[in-house]
Amino acid sequence: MDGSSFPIARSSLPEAAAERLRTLIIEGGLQPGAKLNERELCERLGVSRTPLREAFRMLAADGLLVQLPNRGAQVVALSPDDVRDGFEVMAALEGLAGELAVARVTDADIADLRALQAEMEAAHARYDLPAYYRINRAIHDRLNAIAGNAVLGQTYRTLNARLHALRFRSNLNRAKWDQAVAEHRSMIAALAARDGAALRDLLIRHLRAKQQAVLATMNNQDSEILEGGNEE
Amino acid sequence: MDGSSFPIARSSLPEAAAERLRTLIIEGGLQPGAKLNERELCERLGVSRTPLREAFRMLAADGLLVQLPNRGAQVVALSPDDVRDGFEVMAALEGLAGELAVARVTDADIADLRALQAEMEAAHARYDLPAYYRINRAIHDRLNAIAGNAVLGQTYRTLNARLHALRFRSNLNRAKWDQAVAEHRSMIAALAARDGAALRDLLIRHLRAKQQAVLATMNNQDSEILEGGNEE
DNA sequence: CTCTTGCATTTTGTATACAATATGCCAAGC
DNA sequence: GCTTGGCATATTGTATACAAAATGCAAGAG
Repeated sequence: MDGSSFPIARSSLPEAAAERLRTLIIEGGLQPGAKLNERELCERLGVSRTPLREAFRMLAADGLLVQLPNRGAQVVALSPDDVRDGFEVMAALEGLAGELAVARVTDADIADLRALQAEMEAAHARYDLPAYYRINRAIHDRLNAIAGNAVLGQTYRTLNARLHALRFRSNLNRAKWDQAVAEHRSMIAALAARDGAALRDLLIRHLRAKQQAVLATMNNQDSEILEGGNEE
Repeated sequence: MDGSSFPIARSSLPEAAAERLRTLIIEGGLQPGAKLNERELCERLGVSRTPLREAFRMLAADGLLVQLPNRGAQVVALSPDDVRDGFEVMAALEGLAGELAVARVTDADIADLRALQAEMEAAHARYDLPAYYRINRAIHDRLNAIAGNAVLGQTYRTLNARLHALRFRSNLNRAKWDQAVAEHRSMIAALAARDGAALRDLLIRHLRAKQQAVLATMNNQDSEILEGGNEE
């Protein structure tokens, strides 16, 4: 599970197809609830039905699409309840990551995180939302890496992909944005102080705030959930 | 995600095959690290290669087996690190379940749990280990159900299946067993008192104890990890 | 006019044939 | 004697043909 011991071949037709589909779903090329016609997708991806179906199984296991028997696959459409539940689990996972990270963090890690934090504040200062999201994600990924728990990392990434399929970016107002940046600053301070309990609390509150924002957006008719913030 | 809205067809050849394989892996019919020959398994399960391979994908996504490209699938063999990591995540998930359960638990739920607790203590009193494990699992499942978080439930079940593939039962000495039963009593008390923080702490400690026991067993040459649920 | 029923078409599910890749063995060279 | 190269065999990966199921439409009955 520790990267080195597992080859984890990235080369495999079903794997590649799954990756393409994953991107399509997350970046909105395939709308939530959309039916996935096998033959049509075969042509689009240039693969045959067998590997495509294996890709379907992988994505279904990740919760990115659902497979109805004899009725094909469709992109998952998360209900508000699913979002609420997902963020609750996410918060618990991040909280654990924080606790674990405190035990293993090095001074070099903290220096790296501070550099990312500086980048984030710069992006924030110049209203660069896409950059902000990118750096935000980098910081959280970094924290998970420091935590050094492979099972946690995998669970986190899977759940994160599912929630990102919402493309809930955008509709972040100035006040919330300011607060989020401040929270990140506190988080790094707690990590530097090796205060696991504080870091855990901060992370959980951070996630709860995000949860609230996303749920509010969902209830507001999705009017502001646009393609916008192109990611990565 | 809430049971009712999703048909989640249990009828499907790949699904059925996956279920058979899952049972084989968890109950030890297939040893950790064993190579899975497609044709051989096709005959044993009475299905063709296509559905079997889809079953492989599902189990691989659950982390029950790994697929090496062009080299087939094999049952996952968890390293001590994987076990440590898995239980850490499990503890965080159970802790969350406890917190959530407190918010939604009804008096009827508590009565049910107390009944299960009584059964457990009876099994404990008569040294009935298989019954103890069964009831133990029922209690934890029940707690998760009360928590009412579908994402949590799914994540929990998946991780649980992976850890159960170890068949770490047995080698539970009297002292640890006594302690585990006492912890369960405290847990139900905390739930009845609607004390989320206390319940969370208890659950996390409970899991940590299990983690330690399993890791100790693993390091002791697996000498006592045998099929039989009943020991002594 | 609406509802039901049956057929045609589309779509998914499974099996199998073929291709590509890996594995193991044997022989030849160093 | 050990290593290395190549061939034979076994096993996995992909494509496709066929079977089964669902969907949509149309025609007839109420």
